[in-house]
Formats: sequence, C-alpha cells, structure tokens
Amino acid sequence: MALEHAILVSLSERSGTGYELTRRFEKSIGLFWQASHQQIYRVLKRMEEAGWIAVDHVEQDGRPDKKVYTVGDPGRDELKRWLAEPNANAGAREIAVKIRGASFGDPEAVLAEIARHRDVHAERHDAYRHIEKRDFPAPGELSGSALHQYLVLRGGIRTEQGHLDWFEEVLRALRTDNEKGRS
Amino acid sequence: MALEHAILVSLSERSGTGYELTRRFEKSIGLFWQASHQQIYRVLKRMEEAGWIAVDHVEQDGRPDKKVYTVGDPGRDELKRWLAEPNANAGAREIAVKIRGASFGDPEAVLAEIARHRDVHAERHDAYRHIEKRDFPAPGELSGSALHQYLVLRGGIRTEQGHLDWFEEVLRALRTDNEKGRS
DNA sequence: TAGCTCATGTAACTAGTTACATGATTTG
DNA sequence: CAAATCATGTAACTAGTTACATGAGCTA
Repeated sequence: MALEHAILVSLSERSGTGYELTRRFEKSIGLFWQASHQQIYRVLKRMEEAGWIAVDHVEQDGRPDKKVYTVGDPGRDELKRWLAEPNANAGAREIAVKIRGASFGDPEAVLAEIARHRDVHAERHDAYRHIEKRDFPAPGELSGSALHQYLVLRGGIRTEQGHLDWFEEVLRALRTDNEKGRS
Repeated sequence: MALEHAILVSLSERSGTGYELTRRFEKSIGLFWQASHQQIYRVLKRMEEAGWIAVDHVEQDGRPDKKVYTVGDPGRDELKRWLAEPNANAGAREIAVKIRGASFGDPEAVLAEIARHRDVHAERHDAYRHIEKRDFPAPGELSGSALHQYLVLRGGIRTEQGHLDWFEEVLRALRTDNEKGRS
C-alpha cells in the first residue's frame, strides 16, 4: 500500500495535522489520488502505532485542539526502503508518489523503478497496437458494437501512450538533474 | 458501482459463466479494469438475487459443472437506466463501460454523458495548465523537490490531455455512426 | 443567521486483494 | 510427470466511501 508512503512524503516536506494533510491531498498528489479525512485519520493512527511518526498535541483556544504529526527515523527508513523497492503492480499514483518523494530516498533507485515501468508500459502499448492492427484494419468502416469495442481499445492505447510519454519526460529530467548534482 | 454494469454489458453480448467473464475481463474492459474471479462470483450471486440475471446449471462430465448466466429483462432495464444516468464522479473505467455498452441503451444519452465528461476534463486540464504557468514559469531551471513537484503536475496534465483527446475521438466517431444509422 | 473553515473522530458499509481448497482433463 | 485449463467457491483481510456527530469562530 502506498497511502502510508504518500503521507510520509507529505510529512517529510512539512509536519502537519490530519486536517492539513487532507487539504494537501486535494492538490498535488491529489491529481492522482483522492483520500478522505476519515481514511487519513485512520492511517495516521496506524502509522503512529507503528512508530513511523510522532504526535505533538497542541492545545488551541478558539479552535479545536490539534495533533501535529512529524516523521521519525523509522518512518524515514521505511520511506527510503519503499522508494527503492521494485513494485511490478504499481499504478500511476504509486509512481507519482515515488517521483514526488525522490529526494527522500536514493534518486538512482527511483530512476531505475521508473525505467522499469516505462518498459512495462511500452510493451503493453505495443501489444494493444498489435491488437488494433489485427482486429480493426479499417476503423472508418466500423459501426455499432464493433465500433464501441474499437473505441475502448483506442482509450487503452491513448492511456498507455500518455504514461509512456510522461515516464520518458520524467526520466530525461531526473537524469539531467542527477548529473548536475554530481558535477 | 459499475462492476455489476460491466458484467451486464458482457453478458448482454453473450451469456456465460463466472469463469468466462473473468477471462473476458482480462481482455477488452480489462484494459481499464482488473477484476478477480472471487469478486466476479460474489457480484454474480448478488445480481442473481436481485433478479437481474438468470442461472442455468449445466452438468458436464470430465470437467466441473458450470453455471451459465443470462441477462433478464430487469437486468436489461437496469443497464439502460445506468447508461443514461449522469455520473459526475465517474472515472475512465466507468466511461469505458458506457462506451462498450452503448448499443444496449440510448446512444444519444451515452453521447451526452461523454460530452459532459469531456467538459469536466477540459476544465481540469485548463486549471492544471494555469498552475503550471503560474508556479513553474521556467521548468528548465528546476531541481530537487521543486522539479519533482513539477513532474507530478506534468503527469496530471498529460493524463487529462489523454482523456480529452480520447473523448473527442469517441464523440466524433459516435456522432458519425448515429447519423449513419438515421439516414 | 446561514454557511464555511478548522479539527477531530466513530460506525457501517462497499470494493477489492490474498490465501486457501478441490479435482478432473489436457497439453508440453 | 508437471503445469496449465476449466470451474467453483470460502474466509480473512485491506482499502475506500458514506453518513453521522461535535463545536467554536469567522464571513457574507
């Protein structure tokens, strides 16, 4: 699972409350992931019990008391471990979290993971294109159910193409950035 | 939920067993949706109890007995209702099911639903582009965390662009097909 | 004064995953 | 002889959604 890790990335950038995390999720990582406050509170509790994060109870007057969460060493280690761990089943949102969190782990490992996914999606894209050519050689003449089937396949192809282009852009940018860092 | 409706579409094309549906899901709708056999068996049971589909127990020798499911009138009605019903929260997979099933409902209603989603994604795309220009006017100079943030946004933009292009293609093709049908 | 923001949570539910179980037939 | 295919399911779990609850302060 990666909601834990998305929260670790967000809290690594800045400590904050469950409420704040919910707001942050609506932006940024939220482009790929919508998480409700109920879900976030539940996961924060679990993470605290696991010792990944520490709580600071802050009393306020006028407004409700709050719990400010901060990432501890075990949390930082766990995030590093997860960032480097290959995950063949990862979807776009897991990759987005890994990109977003690349600074908190080994950038080369994140790069390798993205390259792996680029290859997976390139293969899938080829497979879909092959089906397209084989089963729909004359798309202009399709109608009814056959047309609908073709259009769903087109969606699959476009989605794969989109991921592929994105991964290529990310790899180019991260490689350039890593080289700059070494020089 | 739409797994029910995805199954209704698949069974409308051809009656079949839970096992077969699992295989079919790996192709076609499965480009957007992976469903395990456990999940499909559970939903089939529920759908049968609701009277949407009927079972035919077929005894076989040599291999295990099977249950062949067929869509009944209540199931057909439910599918029609769902295809026409606007759903603001629908994701790509729900839309894919609606496209795939367009022949089993009112094609004009499906067209209108896709047009609505095209608009939603166009708006979101614009919003992301606006953030891009405002927060990252010089992307070539970014590095570290700011670069990672930018790259996630780029993924969001590409995803929206991909959906948009797909919806436009689908609308063009379905409109042409509808007109052909009327002439 | 109605609705939004801040801030937390519980409870009940639906959706989806992982692991386990059975057993004959066909293919490599 | 091992592995895949056909065919069904149960059980236990994790992930995510929906509904409900509280309550002060600030804004239109």
